[in-house]
Amino acid sequence: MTSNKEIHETCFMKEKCLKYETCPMVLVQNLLSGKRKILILWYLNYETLRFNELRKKLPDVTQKMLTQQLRSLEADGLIYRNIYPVTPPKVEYGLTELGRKIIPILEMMHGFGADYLEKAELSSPVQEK
Amino acid sequence: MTSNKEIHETCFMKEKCLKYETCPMVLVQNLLSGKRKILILWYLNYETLRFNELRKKLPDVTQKMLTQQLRSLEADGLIYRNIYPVTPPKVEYGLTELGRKIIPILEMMHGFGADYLEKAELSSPVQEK
DNA sequence: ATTTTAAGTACCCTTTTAGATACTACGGCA
DNA sequence: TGCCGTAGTATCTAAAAGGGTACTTAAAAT
Repeated sequence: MTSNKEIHETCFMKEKCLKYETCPMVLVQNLLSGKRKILILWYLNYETLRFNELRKKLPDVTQKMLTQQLRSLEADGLIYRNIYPVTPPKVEYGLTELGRKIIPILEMMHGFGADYLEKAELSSPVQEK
Repeated sequence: MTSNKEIHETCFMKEKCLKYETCPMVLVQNLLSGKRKILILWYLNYETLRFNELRKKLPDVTQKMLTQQLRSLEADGLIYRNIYPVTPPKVEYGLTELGRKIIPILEMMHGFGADYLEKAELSSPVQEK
């Protein structure tokens, strides 16, 4: 069993982490916390997609919400938006270099989450939103 | 520059990830998304703390909110709550084994977030909540 | 002349989350 | 006898996030 101390030493805690407003972890959480943002990044990690292609993959997201999330991800520099000046419009979304760098975090979250679910199945059901 | 394909191959994507409700990453996001939860876990990674000790470290959190977050973290199995039957009451909070396992994710988020902030300082300011 | 298509906006309403304030129980202490 | 400290509840209000429906634009197809 690992001691708190051991873990503590691998932890690169800094002053700014202790203030919620300047904490880099909290920032990342904010980057990812819009509804379906994780899934959008996950899909775009496979291939660039057009607006309606994404929409088909996320059938429970309204057009408005998808636009909102995409705009937010773009503003945060995680995805790019490429407009082809044609009619009807063609708009292509993909991960930026920065966006690709956040994928390993999602993978790690996936690893923990999958473990967690396995254990949860053995005991009580997990609260989901 | 890493290609999408390379990253894709390191990605252990599974069916369940493609449905928002059953996605382990989304689960982890939910585990961490209550306000100040990250910070609470971060503090408890150092040492166990009593309710009012935590409160002093989080001066902008009301008693109610702190209780709420602690209850939620406890229900999710990330922290434990140890009640000493004395008066005035003494209640001690600490990370469970599971809670300690989520810390590396926070560290990784910290790493990305810190990088991100460095770059953001050079260009436009980041949207924070 | 009307319909279709892609990629949106605009406007309004509901739900969720968070914050403010006040109150409680219990025993020890002055 | 009444106040202090710990660890809370309870209640109400405000702000943020999310959802539903309708409208837009411009060219090409029917």
